[in-house]
Amino acid sequence: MDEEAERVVIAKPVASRPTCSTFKSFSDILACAFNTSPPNTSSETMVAAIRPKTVRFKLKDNPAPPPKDKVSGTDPGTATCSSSDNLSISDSKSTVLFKPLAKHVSKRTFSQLSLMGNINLQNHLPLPPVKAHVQCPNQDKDNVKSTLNSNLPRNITSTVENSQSIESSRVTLNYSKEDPTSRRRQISCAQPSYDGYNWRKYGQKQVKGSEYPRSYYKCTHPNCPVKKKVERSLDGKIAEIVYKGEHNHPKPQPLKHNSLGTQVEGSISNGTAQDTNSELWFNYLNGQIEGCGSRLENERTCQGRVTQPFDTIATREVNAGCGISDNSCGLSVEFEERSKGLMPMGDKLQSKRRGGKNSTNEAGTSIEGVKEPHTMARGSTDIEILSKGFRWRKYGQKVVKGNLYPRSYYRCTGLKCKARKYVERASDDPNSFITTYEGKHNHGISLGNASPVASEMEKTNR
DNA sequence: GCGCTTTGACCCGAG
DNA sequence: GCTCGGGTCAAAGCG
Repeated sequence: MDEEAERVVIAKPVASRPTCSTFKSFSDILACAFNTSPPNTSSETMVAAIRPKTVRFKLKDNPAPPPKDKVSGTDPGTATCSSSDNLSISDSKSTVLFKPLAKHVSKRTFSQLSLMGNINLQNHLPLPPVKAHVQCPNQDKDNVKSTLNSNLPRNITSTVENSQSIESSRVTLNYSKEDPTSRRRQISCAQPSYDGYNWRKYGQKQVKGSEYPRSYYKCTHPNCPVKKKVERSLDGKIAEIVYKGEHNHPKPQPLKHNSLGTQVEGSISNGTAQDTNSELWFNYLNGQIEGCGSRLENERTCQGRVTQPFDTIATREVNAGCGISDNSCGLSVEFEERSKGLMPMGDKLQSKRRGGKNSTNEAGTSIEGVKEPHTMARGSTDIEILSKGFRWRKYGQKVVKGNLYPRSYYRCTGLKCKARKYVERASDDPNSFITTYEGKHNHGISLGNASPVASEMEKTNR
């Protein structure tokens, strides 16, 4: 009884949240999050409060904390644990809290954020103006947007949106403060995502392994079977997108939404499009390299997880908190890699090792990278990196048409592991990378076995 | 009233 | 056969 009562009470505040008073802690937390300082305590409290499922509806209204409630409700243990774990990780905690909040950020939010003086999104922003949608629909995206946008000039904003996930976490935070109201509606319009397609969210669920909710989207095109799952990292910063199926239609004209001022896909990463290409490529590679192009296809799930870059921040957080290793943390590791330029380093190293062979690799590293379109060096396995607890070996690099930067292909070194991924620069910012995953690991994390290089990298990162 | 998100509940497959 | 967990459904709510 007492507990419930308490819960209720707590929840109420949340509901009223708009006032901000409640959020103070949040805001602080958020601020901390941004700053990398973790508001553990407060966050924890928040979490606890949030847990009660009952509150759920309120949550809607109040973007605040609760989204996770459900989750927690479902898996109190898990949720709690995770949250708690996260808590340990300062940033992550904050993240957790925010997740719930995270929903859609409106322009307002952006503006507010900007006022808040958010972070250095700009750093990330460097992305070329891609498709920007004034509003981005996906929650994740929204989150991202908000954050990003805050500081950014309009263009940037658009960019951000595109990149969407990229800095989601921060955004999320903002969210809380922001606007409960705005959050939702932004979505109202179908949302073209950075990938150029329109998606409709049809579900969200907390996956036990991760602390952030996973959102399910379907392509809004009539008969298009394509679906995608969007996950946010601990921080909520990074979003991972897993695509299933292939679009049986051309991209919707970006124009629709673009009219808003977005431009469409640009060079960079169009999520889907790119993914599509990448998928094809992957298949190709798989076939070439392993002779089984079918693998991925078998699952039909082309699973491309797109981790969005902007690691700087991510890195910070990561560093702050996680030491590693769980899957969740794993992300952080990866980020670290990227942020620190490890990936690129890898490329460089690789190139060095390979000598002239992969000169292209450097491209990956260097901005100019696009030297040899559609060229990819394969076979060299010299470079191994440790990411997300898995060891990856670079097996090729290529410049995909439409992309400014070369894409480096990696495959998990695990025996018969089908997991693949490719990394490419997301923008001029050397620290910005987009990692797309395909296939699943058929084994657990293989920490510790990373090649010396990888190990070094990690150390360095840390 | 429309379109979309949210979210609890349900379904189904894997272990 | 049971349990767990992921994915999907569909009612409810919101602008």
